[in-house]
Amino acid sequence: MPKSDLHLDVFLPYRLSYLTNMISQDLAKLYTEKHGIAHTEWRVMAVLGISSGVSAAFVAEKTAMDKVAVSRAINSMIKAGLVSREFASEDKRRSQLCLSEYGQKTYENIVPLVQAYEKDVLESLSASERDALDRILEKLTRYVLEGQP
Amino acid sequence: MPKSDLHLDVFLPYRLSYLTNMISQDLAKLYTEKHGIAHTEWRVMAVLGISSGVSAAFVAEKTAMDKVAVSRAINSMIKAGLVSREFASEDKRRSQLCLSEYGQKTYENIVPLVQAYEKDVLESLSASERDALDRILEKLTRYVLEGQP
DNA sequence: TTATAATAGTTACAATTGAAACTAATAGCA
DNA sequence: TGCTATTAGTTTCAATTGTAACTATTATAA
Repeated sequence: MPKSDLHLDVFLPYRLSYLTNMISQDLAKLYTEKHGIAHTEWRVMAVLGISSGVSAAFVAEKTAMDKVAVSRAINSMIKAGLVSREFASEDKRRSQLCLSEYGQKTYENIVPLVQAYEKDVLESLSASERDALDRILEKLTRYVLEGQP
Repeated sequence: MPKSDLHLDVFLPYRLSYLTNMISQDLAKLYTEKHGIAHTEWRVMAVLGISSGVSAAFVAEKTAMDKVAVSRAINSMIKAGLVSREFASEDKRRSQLCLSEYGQKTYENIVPLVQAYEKDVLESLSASERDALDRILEKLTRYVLEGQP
């Protein structure tokens, strides 16, 4: 075996990625199995649940998805009756997206599930660890956002 | 705007996923732009850099990729001259994978780059925050792995 | 032994995704 | 005004990925 230096089990990006994938998969079960919502659709829904009447570009920015993916998710959600769309009267290019009544209902079914999941996960930490995690994520995210100009 | 409860910017899975994606993209630049290594290939390479002579199944397990993805990555890496493959004499199904000399060289070029990146990121934290992060990731990962039986 | 099952890996085809070109509408400004 | 540039979103086509079926080899056990 050639010797080497990169030990994955202590390498931060690997550990983060591993944990994140596990969590994402667990969450996906909650909205996919019960409600048939795809991953991209859930991301869109999570934004529209809070911000109604926004444009596709706004959704793209919030979700960090690209505009093509957002366009596709939204069109499939409109077909499924989850989302309604109008176009702004003062700028007919800009869409104004809302959850439909059905979409809102679905959203309100899913939110407690994912929140309960988050709560469970966080309760495996002590209160001070939760505080630390909050601060650490904040710092790392800010650093990574700014760090590569 | 309909009121709702799920605020993404304090929702752990969202924050984790956001940070992880940023970091993955930064890392991808390091091995893609300079060395033309695709993401899946890098994951395979990271395993073979440490463990030589292992099977594709072993790589799949370590990387949490599925066997099809591993098969494709390995075949493309063989074509590119990065990996060599033999089959075990005692079980002709099982492959024995190694980085080629060229693959090993490439690996040794990439490792310092990704480690420097990790170091930079971690230095945005204090020493005690780094300790905390280590412990927290450990706990969360263990919990998430076991927590959903 | 010889059928049956299990395992390692590959192939084939379908679904997802991504990049680039495109359409439609608006903005900027000569 | 009218020409050009920008912006929002969609379509198209290629690349990536995922699922299921397949081949080849080895293990099990009647």
